[in-house]
Amino acid sequence: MMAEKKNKPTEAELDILTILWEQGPSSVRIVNVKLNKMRSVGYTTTLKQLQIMHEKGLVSRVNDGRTHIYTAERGREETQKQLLDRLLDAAFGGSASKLVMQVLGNHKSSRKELEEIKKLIQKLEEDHS
Amino acid sequence: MMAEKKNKPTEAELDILTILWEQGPSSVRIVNVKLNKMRSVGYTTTLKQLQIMHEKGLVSRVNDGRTHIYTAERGREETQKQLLDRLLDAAFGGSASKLVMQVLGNHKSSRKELEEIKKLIQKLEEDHS
DNA sequence: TTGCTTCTACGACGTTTGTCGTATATATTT
DNA sequence: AAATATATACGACAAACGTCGTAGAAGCAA
Repeated sequence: MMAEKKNKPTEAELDILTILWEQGPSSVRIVNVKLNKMRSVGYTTTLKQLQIMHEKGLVSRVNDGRTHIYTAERGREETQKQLLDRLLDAAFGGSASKLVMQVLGNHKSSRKELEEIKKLIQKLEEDHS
Repeated sequence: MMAEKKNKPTEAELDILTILWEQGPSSVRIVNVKLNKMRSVGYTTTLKQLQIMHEKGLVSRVNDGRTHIYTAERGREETQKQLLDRLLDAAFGGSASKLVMQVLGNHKSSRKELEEIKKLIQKLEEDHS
């Protein structure tokens, strides 16, 4: 049984993953409470969601008494990369710079952040040589 | 008038929009042929897809004889922005710079593109003052 | 005219997503 | 012990998605 590969999280799953990334391993109860701070959703919905995510391999779980503690199986950055690549391809025809220009142009970034980005570009240009 | 909605195109719809952006106004036939260069899909599927997109307001259409000619209702940039904003929020916690660093780090960009980005940052920093 | 081709319209169907309700087992409280 | 609270499991369901098949009108070809 080959399995676990290109699991792309859905919208709702991404919300849950975000909570797990930020809170660390959590029970259904915890996740549901946090989730309800952004949108209204029943307990069993969150439970089912986590169960399915477990089947998909998006999260792992261990028992703490009769309670399950869930943990995100893949790191945030890995997931970001996956989603970003997808969008880059689907909407930007693969042009990373176009994407970057868009996001930089439309969103405020602090001077410090801009400085960081410049530094990265500098480094990329050096490697380029 | 609030006639416009927040219709976000689905994956399949995005493929079609991309074709319309690149080819300009096209018939179902044209779209279907182009579409089949990236994935196999039946004519009526494309037709139905376009019909639904028309209902959603994603595309407009005019008659050319008995053939419908479809046109993307929203520009590519606008759509890119919408999708990017969504991802930025959902996966990057709203941090544009994190997103930029990710995409720059993971994808090759030409020196010219990097130069362009630097120029944009320069401009942003000036406006910042 | 008869038939083949090319359109649009539209219904149907299998999946995926997101949502709950209910059943049931196990703790906790009174 | 009885009542209450909390967990998981699981079935159901509506809406969205993506896919086609079929029907029927309109144009073209023999």
